[in-house]
Amino acid sequence: MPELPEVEAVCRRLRPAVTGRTIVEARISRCAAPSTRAAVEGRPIHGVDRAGKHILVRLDGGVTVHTHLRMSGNLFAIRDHRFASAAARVVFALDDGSAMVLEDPRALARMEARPSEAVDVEMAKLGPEPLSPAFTAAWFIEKAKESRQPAKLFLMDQARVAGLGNIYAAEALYAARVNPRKLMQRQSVPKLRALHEAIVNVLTLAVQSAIAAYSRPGEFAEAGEFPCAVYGREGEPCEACGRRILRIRQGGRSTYYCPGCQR
DNA sequence: AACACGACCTGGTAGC
DNA sequence: TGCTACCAGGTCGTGT
Repeated sequence: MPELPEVEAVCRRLRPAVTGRTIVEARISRCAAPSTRAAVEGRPIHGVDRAGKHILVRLDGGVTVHTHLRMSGNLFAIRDHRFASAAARVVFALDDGSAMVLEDPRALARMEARPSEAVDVEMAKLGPEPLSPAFTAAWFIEKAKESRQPAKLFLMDQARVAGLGNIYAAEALYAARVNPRKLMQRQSVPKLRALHEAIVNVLTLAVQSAIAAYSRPGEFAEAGEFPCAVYGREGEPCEACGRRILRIRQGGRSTYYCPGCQR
């Protein structure tokens, strides 16, 4: 499920709730190796970072709990560790009686405690954070011109732009009027500039939407708060030109786009 | 290098 | 109601 905006919202809510607390007990049913327990018990939490769609809970002693929510995972704090739902895959009981909980109905999420250095080396392989100054139009255009990938697959590649997923890639392509199948190399520079700008704009708005959707505790940030123009709208008329939104298959995933606007 | 596809998992929903 | 088929925000490994 979660793309960068939802993961950012998860981190912002989690950070104040768990920072400074100590993990007193870890209960693991799935999604994390049983050995994780010994690696985290007794360790204080000193921060929560995000890299792309990855959540990094920093513990004392150079240990990082690296979590990826994949399709349906959610990570949040609850007031009382005894109230963790039956759907919880991992519960870290904290020293004030609260808990950090990983839920995931599909159990595709992954959590692992590892040396921070090793985790950081892995995160360094991701592309720049699209909402940071490192994500410049010049850099984006340079990488695009080197790539023969279709635009949609390029945007989904975490080594190119960290954190874009199926929904916001489609929305950014629509906003920039870029055809998802057209090869990056063959896009004009103005189109690439527009796409770069669209990525930043879409993600900025989506972060705000995800944070708003996360206002209630335990709530899962759905992209539903974000006004999707094409994603999930197969067969509906494009709000700009009236042509019907199409759904095609790319890289095994659905891509939604407007055949009128995105040429 | 680039792409397709299956695997990993469960739950929701559309259609019959 | 019950069954089937397909869909889902992600990533990895394998094969062409």
